[in-house]
Amino acid sequence: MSPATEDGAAGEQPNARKPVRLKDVAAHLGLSPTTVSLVMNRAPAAKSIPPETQERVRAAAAELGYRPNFIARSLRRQRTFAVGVLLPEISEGYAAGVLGGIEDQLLQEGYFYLVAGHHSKPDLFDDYLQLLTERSVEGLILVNTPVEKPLPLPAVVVAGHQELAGVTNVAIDHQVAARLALAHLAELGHRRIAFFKGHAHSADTAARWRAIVSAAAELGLEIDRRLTVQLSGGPAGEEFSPEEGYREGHVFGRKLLERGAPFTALFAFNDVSAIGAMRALTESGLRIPDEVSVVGFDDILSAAFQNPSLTTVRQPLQEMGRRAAAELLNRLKSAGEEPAGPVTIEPELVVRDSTGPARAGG
Amino acid sequence: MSPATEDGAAGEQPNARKPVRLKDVAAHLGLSPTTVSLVMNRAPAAKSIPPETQERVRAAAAELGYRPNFIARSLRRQRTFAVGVLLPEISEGYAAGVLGGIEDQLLQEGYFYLVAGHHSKPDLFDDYLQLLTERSVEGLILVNTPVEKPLPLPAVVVAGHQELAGVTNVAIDHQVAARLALAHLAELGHRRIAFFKGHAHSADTAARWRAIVSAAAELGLEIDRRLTVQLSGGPAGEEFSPEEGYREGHVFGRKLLERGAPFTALFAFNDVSAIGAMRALTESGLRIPDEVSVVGFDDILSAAFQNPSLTTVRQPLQEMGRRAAAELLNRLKSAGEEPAGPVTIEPELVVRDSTGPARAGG
DNA sequence: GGGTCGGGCTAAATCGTTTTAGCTGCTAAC
DNA sequence: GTTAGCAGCTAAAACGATTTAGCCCGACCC
Repeated sequence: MSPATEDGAAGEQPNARKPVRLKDVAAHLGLSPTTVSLVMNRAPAAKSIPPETQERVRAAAAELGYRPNFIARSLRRQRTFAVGVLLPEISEGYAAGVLGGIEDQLLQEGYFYLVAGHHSKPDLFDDYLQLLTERSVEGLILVNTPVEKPLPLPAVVVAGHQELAGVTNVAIDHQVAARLALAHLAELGHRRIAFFKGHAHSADTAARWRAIVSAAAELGLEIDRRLTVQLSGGPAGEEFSPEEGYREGHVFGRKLLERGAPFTALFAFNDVSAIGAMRALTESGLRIPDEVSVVGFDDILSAAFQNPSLTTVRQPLQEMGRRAAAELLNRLKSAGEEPAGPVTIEPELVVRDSTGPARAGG
Repeated sequence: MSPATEDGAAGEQPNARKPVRLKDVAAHLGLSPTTVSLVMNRAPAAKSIPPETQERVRAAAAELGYRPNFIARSLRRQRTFAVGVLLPEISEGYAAGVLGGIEDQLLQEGYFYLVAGHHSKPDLFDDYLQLLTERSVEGLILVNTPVEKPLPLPAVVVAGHQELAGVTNVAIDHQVAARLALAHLAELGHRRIAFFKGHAHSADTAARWRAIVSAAAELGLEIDRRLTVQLSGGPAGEEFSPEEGYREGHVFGRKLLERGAPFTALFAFNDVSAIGAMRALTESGLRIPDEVSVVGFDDILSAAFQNPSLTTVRQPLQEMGRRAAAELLNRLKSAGEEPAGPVTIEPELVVRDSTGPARAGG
């Protein structure tokens, strides 16, 4: 390598200088690395170092642009300030929303996170779990991911309904959600309400349906089996394809009509199927909300942009993410303590234009 | 601590055992750590270690469940196999899509990534850039994030239009995009086409508008200034609020109508504003696509669920993410080489129900 | 029979920190 | 006049790997 190429070689990263190490700062000051470390970390042991020296150290560090190497520090302290996040896939709305909340909370507390999308394949899940532990994440957050085996690290599961030792569940309060939606419909005079039940393998299906049944009972509403259809979902993983959910909503909307039993309202399992159903209903000449009211679930972005805009139960995804992260950090701080009980999040009813008074005699 | 609490203390993490280190494996075999390391890494120097011993080592590692500590390894090799991703915010559709692609590609190649959302605040951006470099990420991917200063690491920018030393740009081919949309409209007989221009501070605005102007010229279409409106966007960062974009589309759709100049088609800056505009047009009694055709841009999820469903130019977000990641890894492998030129991605026209033949005499 | 070579391993340095256990010299206390 | 204590520092041992530089032994060559 000729001297001529030594500076400013083609393709060399601009602005990239050899980093300054603790040792360099120490040498520059004629002090030991120990002293510099103690000062920089404001360690208790630094109390015997005179303020004047401390100032000298900090000044030198600033001047030289010293930045501690996180890797080395992690190794020595056995703390990475990183957590692992496992989810089906990032670009799906639910996960992205929750992840946004997780991110907020974690970064605020000085943590980073590593994400892996397992695409609902159990072996991929296992692989990534392995890789994450190798990278010494301190805890795990699972989003919309069923978990069977006990986990090797403190974990928080969002939208999980298993009770497992060592995992904290964060989930929406389905009781409240069902009550909000049904009370809204009941107030508008609806008595004959159709339902979409979720796919059998979706984490929320069972819990939500139980909540609906109990809320209906509370409100004196009868559930007509001819008016409930179960979304089928196809092979595992496909519930995350919106097109699929939409088509299903469409198909099941027609199915509902074909059954001939009269209804004035539909409470769908989620917004996507609600939107599909709205289309089916409209195509059959039914006007929304004049002849049928529709309530969705989730409040995805499209919900507000529908025509008519969709009344729905909002899951505060970001908040769920934030709570999950906060809960995990809590447990990391108080290592060894019994994890707190499950966290339930309050849903919110967003009334828009797809619901209205039941038509007379409905 | 009494002996009684030593095993199975309440709140202890199930399934968490003290990890096995390289040293343990070596001791168990009566070999040196060096040997074990050489074997496990299939290092060239291991060629002088007889296959039999190699087998013994691997067997022992498997038996003891040895998993190398990634932190220690990173420190020694000065490689973290991690890259940093900076984006405005995760839960926004564009970023989530791109991130999905980045994730796919990186995990496949054995990399992880750290994400930080800077919420379009320059000082947050700087902070996170700092933190990421402290954590020794090997490169950066910036999504929808303008960059002025040179970066301290190899970087790839998605949807950036600055030419900067050391950064590779990945962007959609606006020329093709404009041609696709306009040719489609021209074929349907549209001559008087209205346009929404993007917000002044959005990365894609200028490039896309230039492409539209040139494609229009190519196709012999005239651009009427009375038929072009610029979305205003409000304070920085708000372009990421879909409600905002939607409202704007609505407002500007009306504005267009008020101007009185006749038009038979609208090419919006993005889907969100297109959807807002569709609403405004419909409310004014114009039928889509019979009286006005509308073309969006992006192909967000809602686009397919609109009524009528929206014809739009799809940006293959996932692919853009994948390409960005692939490009970065490429540069990491061939360190010191001149980065390859910018990568342009082919958009795709998705024809749905919001476009149709121009009404006679339009 | 001395020298070289290659096979089969290992000791020790290294990565950049933190942390433990002192060391030195001074003052205060008994 | 020891001794204890404190202020102000530092040497060296971690953390768990990788990597460089050899060591020892037997075979082969001339």
